[in-house]
Amino acid sequence: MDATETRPLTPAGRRIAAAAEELFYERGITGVGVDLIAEHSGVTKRTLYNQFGSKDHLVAVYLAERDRRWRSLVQTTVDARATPRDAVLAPFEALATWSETHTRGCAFINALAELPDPSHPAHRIATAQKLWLLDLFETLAAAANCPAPTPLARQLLLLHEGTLATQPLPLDTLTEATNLARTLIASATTQ
Amino acid sequence: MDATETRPLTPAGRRIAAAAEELFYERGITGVGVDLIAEHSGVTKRTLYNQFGSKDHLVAVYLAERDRRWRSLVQTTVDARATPRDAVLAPFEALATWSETHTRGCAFINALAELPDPSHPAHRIATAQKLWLLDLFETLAAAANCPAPTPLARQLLLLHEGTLATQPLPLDTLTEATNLARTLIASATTQ
DNA sequence: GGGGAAGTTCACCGATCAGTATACCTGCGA
DNA sequence: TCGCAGGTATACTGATCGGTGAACTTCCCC
Repeated sequence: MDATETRPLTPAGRRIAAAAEELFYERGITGVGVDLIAEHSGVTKRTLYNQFGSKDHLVAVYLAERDRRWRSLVQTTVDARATPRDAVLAPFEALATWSETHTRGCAFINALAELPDPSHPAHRIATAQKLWLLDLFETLAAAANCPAPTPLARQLLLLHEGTLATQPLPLDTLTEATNLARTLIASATTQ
Repeated sequence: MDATETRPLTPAGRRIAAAAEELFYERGITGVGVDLIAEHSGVTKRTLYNQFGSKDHLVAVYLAERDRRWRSLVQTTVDARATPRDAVLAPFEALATWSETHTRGCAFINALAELPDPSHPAHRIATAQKLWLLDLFETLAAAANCPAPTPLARQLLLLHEGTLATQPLPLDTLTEATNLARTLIASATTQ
């Protein structure tokens, strides 16, 4: 049913997925053909289709894998914080780490820009990713004794997505966002 | 020198530009071929190339025209505000109007996602558009007697871009962003 | 030693891509 | 009346697109 859970992948399948992840992110999904992915992973196009069936499925796998990695990084960062209040800010610290190696913005926003068809699996994955982060913010805020976690979570998500969207600009928006997030968290969790 | 100022356009040229604007925004730039644009504007492909020379140039015209319209709407909204402090919030009200008819996110962010080549004219136009808004926020903040207009402007830009980026989500992020923006403006322009 | 899964090789499909060539038509202003 | 700009019609290029068919090898496990 779910097109993204038919693993485990074969060795060739893993190389294909790795090449697809880099190429799709760096050059855009519609800008990268299956022939290029096959070539970059040292594999025949036939093997690619034996493993993934279609380009759309490969795109779904690319986004799902990226989602998995991002959530893992965030969760690790959250778990490393000493106090609940520090934990609310953790996703912004994770974003700092993430942005060092991912400078082409948010892969999910980019995917939605390229694939207008709402029935494409990319839409479901991208929406789920954002809502997961929103929910995490809310949970963390509640754990930090914030009396109104919902609006705070939405504000933090806005800052988070705004940071990613302004990445191409010659401004250090991440620092600005983190500072403002800290202030918002502090004033929303008065105790 | 500038590929976007060789107007005025002929009647056919205007129809082409109008069709390109709608199709590029709704279906993505790489997802729309020149044949489709020619067909939608009731024009021959030859005429399209006589008027615009290349698809890349047509893309640049599309973005430049969109930029022009957005700035015009924002400026009109700003001018209609009674007090300088209200004026700082005006771009968010303009965004509310704009979003009624443009539901596929920010055309400039989308264009950057689809066109990874930094030398493509789209990058210059998109960057200029964001920096223009940042500068406008700063100018408006200064006019509202904000002692530190630069950080406030960056915060407002973050909220603005975050709103656009979260547009596909089933949340009313615009209201949240506007409320927070109002609070930030109020507390940054104490007098 | 037999069988099946993984992968290769290579040729092929129809469609679409951006862009061009050539010849023709039409209306308007000098 | 001439010329020219704007536009049409149609056909074409070479490249690339996503995807398939069929036969072959290689290796591991029963």
